[in-house]
Amino acid sequence: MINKESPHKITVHDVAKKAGVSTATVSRVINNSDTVNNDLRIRVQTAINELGYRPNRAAYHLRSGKVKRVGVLFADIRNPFFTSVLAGIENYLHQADYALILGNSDENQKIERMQLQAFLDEGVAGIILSSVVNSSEQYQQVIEAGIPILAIDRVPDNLKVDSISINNIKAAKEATEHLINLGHKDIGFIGGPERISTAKLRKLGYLEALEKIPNSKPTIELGDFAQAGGYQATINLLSAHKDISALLVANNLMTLGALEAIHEKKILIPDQIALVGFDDMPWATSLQPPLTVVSQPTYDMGKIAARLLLDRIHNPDSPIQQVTLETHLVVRESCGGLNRDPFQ
Amino acid sequence: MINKESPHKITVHDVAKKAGVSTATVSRVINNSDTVNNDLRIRVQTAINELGYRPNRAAYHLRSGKVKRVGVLFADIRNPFFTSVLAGIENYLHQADYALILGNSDENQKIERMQLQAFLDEGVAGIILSSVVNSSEQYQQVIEAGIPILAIDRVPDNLKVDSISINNIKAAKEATEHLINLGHKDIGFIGGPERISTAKLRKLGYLEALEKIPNSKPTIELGDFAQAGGYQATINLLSAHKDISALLVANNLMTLGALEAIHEKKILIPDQIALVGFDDMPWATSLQPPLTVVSQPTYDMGKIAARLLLDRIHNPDSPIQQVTLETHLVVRESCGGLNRDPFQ
DNA sequence: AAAAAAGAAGTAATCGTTTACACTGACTTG
DNA sequence: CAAGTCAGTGTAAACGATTACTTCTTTTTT
Repeated sequence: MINKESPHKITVHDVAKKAGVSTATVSRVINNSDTVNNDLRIRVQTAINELGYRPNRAAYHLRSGKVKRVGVLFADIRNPFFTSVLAGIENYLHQADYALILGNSDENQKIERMQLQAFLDEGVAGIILSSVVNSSEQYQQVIEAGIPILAIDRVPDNLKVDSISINNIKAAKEATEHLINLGHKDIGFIGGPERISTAKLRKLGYLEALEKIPNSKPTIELGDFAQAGGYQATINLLSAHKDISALLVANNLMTLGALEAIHEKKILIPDQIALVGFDDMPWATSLQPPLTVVSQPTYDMGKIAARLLLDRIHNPDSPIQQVTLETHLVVRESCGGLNRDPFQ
Repeated sequence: MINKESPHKITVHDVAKKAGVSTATVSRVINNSDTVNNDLRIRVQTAINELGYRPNRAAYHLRSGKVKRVGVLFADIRNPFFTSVLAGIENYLHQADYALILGNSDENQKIERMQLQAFLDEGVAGIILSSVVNSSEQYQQVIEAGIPILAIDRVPDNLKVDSISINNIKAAKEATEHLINLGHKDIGFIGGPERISTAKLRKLGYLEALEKIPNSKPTIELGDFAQAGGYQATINLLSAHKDISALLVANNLMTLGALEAIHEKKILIPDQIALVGFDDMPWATSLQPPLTVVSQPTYDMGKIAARLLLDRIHNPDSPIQQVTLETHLVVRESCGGLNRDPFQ
């Protein structure tokens, strides 16, 4: 039988008594604030070790007002893009001895607001957010509470907060140019909802690239950034535009949907259609042919996001930072490439 | 300029003053413990609403000893299997007004221990854990602290805690039998590390199924449950055993590695090799041919896990539960199937 | 109708820390 | 050498909730 009596939680008083000092001194040793005589410091430290004392964070939080805890709120935690970012965030926060509170807004504005409220209740030092909506009102309450927000991936354009994102326009533009250089003239684009900044910008990049070829007519179908939406958008696009010879898909889940559609229509990659996806996901190399993709530095993005947020927490008045990371095109075999003449 | 003066945090005292009652009464209304006169209750409620009062959780936690917070510690949060489970957990916890603290042990025993310690420091009401190691000592400290653990997916066999997992033996057995029924005699198996209970059990299921065919010789290669490991194991297996006509891969990331290997060796699916994977991941339907898989109810597994843990938290002395969920085989086209005679 | 029990609300102690303030003795300084 | 600093420590008051106890009122019981 396990003894259910709790073995008396060890508090700062126990440590103080054992070391023969006051609780104030113990606290000073722990937080190494002020200076404390070296002998005492050692006595306190050994007392802490011998007792296996661990400070109560709730009391610390209550008294000092400080928290070592940040909230991470994503629009879709099942999207492997966010998962990878999340892994980066987790890694950095853990090393900094911060706890990570996770929330999922499921692309739903109402849930997002509730989750933010929950973060405030729980008491977080800051929030990493991939926002669902482009309006700044949604975040007013958090900002008034003085909790810093770091916008990741999706950046509401009228919100003055730190942010980290990729150069979406350039990324889509480069991918499109790659297809143009391979000789494609009829390039389709499967985009996402306009309310999401990344979706809007990627479409812009596609359009910019297309402007360079004369008489080009953009062929765009918008999905919902999910697999089923990608499938449907691709079916629509391919049915309405038989002359399409290349396709750029603006996120990874929709790319999976596009693949389903392409296979269903028995169109061959890359011979009958060239395909470029977004995000270098684990499965990209397992496809036949392997997929050419716009690779985003997802893991690093997470690490940097966490670092930026902690910087902001420790330094609330420093100037706002908007970090943009570069993507790079990973050329595999889904565009053929090697057997076409790039200079034609 | 935003007024940086914090607008005086509203406490239970403010509410009490506004409603003309004592703080005790306010507390009673909030926690609707004891009975309180209906007039007062209403007065307090309206005061709360008008002031926009939200209780301070740190103070609540400190005084009452209760927490609405659970820790989730996974071995690999980048594995989409866990991601999906995580989404289920998140959904349930959020609805129950619990916060989710996330940790990633990265298949590393030392990190796992540190993360558990961090959970204890942070103060969680319970922990959902996919353990890295099969030894119960790793978890002694948590158990002694009286924090309930719920083992998910991987269940250390000498640890007496609630658990939820799938019937791994049966799952692998059914998948193998499917291949046998299709006429395959030389079926390879790509497994995972023996220290992981799921890996061990799936191998067992494979072996059990194989016993039914006379003169069968198991062909097994073990990987690390990651993509690169799956690739290498498959290369090894296919190189050493040219007669293999079917392959069962014991987890989703290794399946991606296996696909790379198979494509690299220019072996055709399903004509030259039949393939069955574990976990019905989004990309399974996007492959050509679509992949036959053992489908695990990942999302529900997460929801049930969260429910079981909260049950345990609210009812510490109820008997331990070991829940096993059934999988089902999703037959697609990666085993051919339709053009082979199952009765040959 | 007096005594006992129950019900409703308030008072103040408490949870485990940090920290403002007070105190001590030693060291500078003019 | 008196007075002013200063570094090092202790005392006790916070932080914002819950809750054991007390107090007062009302109801029940005999």
